[in-house]
Amino acid sequence: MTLDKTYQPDTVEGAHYARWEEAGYFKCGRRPDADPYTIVIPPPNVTGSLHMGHALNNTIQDILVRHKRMQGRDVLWQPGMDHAGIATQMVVERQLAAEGNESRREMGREKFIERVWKWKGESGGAITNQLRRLGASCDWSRERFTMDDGLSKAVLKVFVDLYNDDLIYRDKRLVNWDPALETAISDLEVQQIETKSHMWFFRYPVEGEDGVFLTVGTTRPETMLGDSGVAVHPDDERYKHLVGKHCILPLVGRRIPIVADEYADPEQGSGAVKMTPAHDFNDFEVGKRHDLEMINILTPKAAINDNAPEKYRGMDRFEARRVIVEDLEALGLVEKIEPLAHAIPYGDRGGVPIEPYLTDQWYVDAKTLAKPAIEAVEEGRTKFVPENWTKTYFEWMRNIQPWCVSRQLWWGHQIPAWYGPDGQVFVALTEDEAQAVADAHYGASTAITRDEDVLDTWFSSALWTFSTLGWPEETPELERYHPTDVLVTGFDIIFFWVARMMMSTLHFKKIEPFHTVYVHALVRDEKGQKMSKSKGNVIDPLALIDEYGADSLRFTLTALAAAGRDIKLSTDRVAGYRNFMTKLWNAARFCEMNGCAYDPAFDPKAAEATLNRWILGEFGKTRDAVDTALETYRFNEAAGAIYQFVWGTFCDWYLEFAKPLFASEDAKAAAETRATAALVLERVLRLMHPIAPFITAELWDHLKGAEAAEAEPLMEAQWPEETAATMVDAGAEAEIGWVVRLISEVRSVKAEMNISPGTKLPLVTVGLGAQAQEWMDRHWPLIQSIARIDSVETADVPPEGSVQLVLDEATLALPLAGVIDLAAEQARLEKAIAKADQEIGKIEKKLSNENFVAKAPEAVIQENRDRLSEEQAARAKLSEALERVKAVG
RNA sequence: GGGCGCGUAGCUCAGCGGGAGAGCACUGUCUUCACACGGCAGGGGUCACUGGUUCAAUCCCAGUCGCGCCCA
Repeated sequence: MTLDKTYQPDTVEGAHYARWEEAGYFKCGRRPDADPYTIVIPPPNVTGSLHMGHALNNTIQDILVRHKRMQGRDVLWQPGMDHAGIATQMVVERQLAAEGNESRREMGREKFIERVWKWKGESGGAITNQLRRLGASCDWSRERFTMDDGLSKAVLKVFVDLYNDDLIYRDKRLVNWDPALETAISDLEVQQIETKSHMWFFRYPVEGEDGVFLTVGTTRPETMLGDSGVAVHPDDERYKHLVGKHCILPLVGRRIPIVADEYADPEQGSGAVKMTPAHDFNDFEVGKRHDLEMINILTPKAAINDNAPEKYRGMDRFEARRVIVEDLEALGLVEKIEPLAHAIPYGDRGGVPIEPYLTDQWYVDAKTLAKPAIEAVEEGRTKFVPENWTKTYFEWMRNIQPWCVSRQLWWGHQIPAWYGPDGQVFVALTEDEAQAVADAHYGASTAITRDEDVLDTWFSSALWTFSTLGWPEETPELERYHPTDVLVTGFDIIFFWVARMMMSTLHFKKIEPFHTVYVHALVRDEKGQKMSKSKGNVIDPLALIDEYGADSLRFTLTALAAAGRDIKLSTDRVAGYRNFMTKLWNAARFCEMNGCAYDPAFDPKAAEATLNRWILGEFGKTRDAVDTALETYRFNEAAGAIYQFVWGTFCDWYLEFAKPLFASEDAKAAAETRATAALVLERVLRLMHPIAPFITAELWDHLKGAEAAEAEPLMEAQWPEETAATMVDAGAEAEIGWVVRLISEVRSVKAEMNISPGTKLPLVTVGLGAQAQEWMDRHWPLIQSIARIDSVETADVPPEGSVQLVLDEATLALPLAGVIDLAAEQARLEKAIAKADQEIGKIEKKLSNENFVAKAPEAVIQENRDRLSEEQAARAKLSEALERVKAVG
């Protein structure tokens, strides 16, 4: 069956993937004697769908695991998803609302959780099929979900153990409270959004000093209802005399102390700051120092609560803001209102401003856990690639805050803590255990109630490298595949995830979860902007796969994945690499049409023809380059080396050279060339398979034939063994290099002289060396057909009126008396001479520098001397050629 | 304010101590029997600026200017 003219990815990708998966090629454990190689997928969110970040992230992982499989390793690429507490709960709640169903609270916890599971079964996890479209060779038979029984067991055990080690505790602190979702969220889930607002300046009357006011500035007027003090700087002469006195809080009437604290900045505003310890992180600290009252004035929905004067109760925070400003204005207590642009904290899920809110929450003592995690990186047991991300990691780890792990949600791992009637906490794996402990504690059977809250999703994904392998059970998989090798991720979750995996794994497994963290770039749009739904600049990877094929997308992302730089993706690039796929396809088609059958018995080392020895050497060099690039995570270099070899070397030169050979009467050479072409193509398919698995598999099947392809599918094939060391033949390199240069020169001259490329010309050589003469003779069939030369002869002097070009020691002439434009030829030669002069000048200057000759390495000096004499020789010949042209003209 | 990074061909970017590179775009040319998603040839760059180190700097160091991102 002959290949079509173009490759149609959509007709073959699905079938290949299905076959791989059915055959079980993705499964770990198939090579029990081999070294394991493990990567865990950064678990996508169960509500998520594939975006460009995923496409890049998973392409890189797939390249690594496919490469390692071909190298013979026992590979586990562990897939799975996380349960995304907030996001999932939001999706299902929205669905309930849309269906006109009873709300979460109306239906109750148990029914709601059931409903979430139902949703997960029906529409959760769409992303796993999208990863299949991309070609991701995960071991799907081992897919895990953070809410699975096993993983949930791990979460409970971790919580209980950390509690027993005093590394988890309950505390009343300010948290970032999301009033839309009514839950605490992590610092990392808060986004600062630059917003136009105002700074309001209020005058607080000082008690017992008629007509004396302290002016305070605030961006959140409504918080004044919770003020319990005013702070001034201890050295601020304006206010020194007021310290120790009190203000009377307007609208509320509360008597609040004026305290001296360095937090108050005399340069800022009036220099006096109102203190709302229950609703501001800085005020909270100041409040603790001065024993100020913590007055919570907000409900969980951020309406004003009953701790405020009756008038404001029940008002939404923004409504209250408006009314309070009005009321203060009416009292003449608003000094001024200034416009102000500042950053307001928003919850990244709820989409409304968060409020610092005083609540009881569970905290992990991250500072203690961070210590070994910092050391692991300091001591090089875990490395970041590119290396500069270590700084970011250290920066965060060394300033780590207590990690608030409780969330006021229902979907997630419910905290295994129970409370007795007096609030005493009992933490245990099961309710029975907790009950037993409680009964013992109280000396009588006592009712206990479980903590309502669930754990932060990241608490469970922090255990991902070992919980997915069966921990806390001591499974054979855990024994074999942990620790993992590499973690591939974007820098945006170094804090969220990497750091927490390091902490959890080091604490529970006493070993680092991975030896390398490869941090890849962010994929941006072609203008360099972050892709986001609201900007409408999202490029959907699935749409690109539909249009160009998965391999084109993968190759594009790989080629652009230079370390430490963001990727600006445009569809032009994808189209360009689609063209590359077509090029490869047509090279294979050409081989097929010329009877290049793959012969397993053919030994490339035994190839005799120079051309074949040359291409095999070039392949060996490419293989080494790709290997090195992949080992060092320089994916763009791997893609570049393959692209250059396939297009620039194999197609542009080797196959062109093979054309005349296929038609040659030398049957032996023709047969060897056919075998070599097939072999190189076969090896290219292997080399390229990690990056472009589909097209390579399709071509492999064609090249090998059904039977052989079934016996050894490409996915199961070994990485090519031909290296530069075993395959490069320096003689062949020089020889073919000379032929390539000759042909390029002739073609270039023809184009410049406006001679149609098809015109056949005679060639006259002057001063051709013995070696070059031998090369000329040997490759005459190639030269005459590709350079379009119809005869070659030797002369002492180039014929009058010919176009002349210089190739090493020789001058080559294309006699065109009467046809060529002498002026154009003269200009061409003058330009070449000028270029040579420029080079000669540069090198001479270098060599005439005493210090250079004295201090530079001998090799560098010699190289310059060689180049100088080459340039000088070429210049001399060009100069002679110019004289001859001038003589005719 | 702290940290990270970037200014190289029209665009997107590699290279990072010894001869300025790629892809795309552009120009010319070719419907040559694998491929026009192609072939061949070509034009295009004081490697941001200023100093310094060095025999030698696009590359190392310092500073200046411009632009990103992350954390306060």
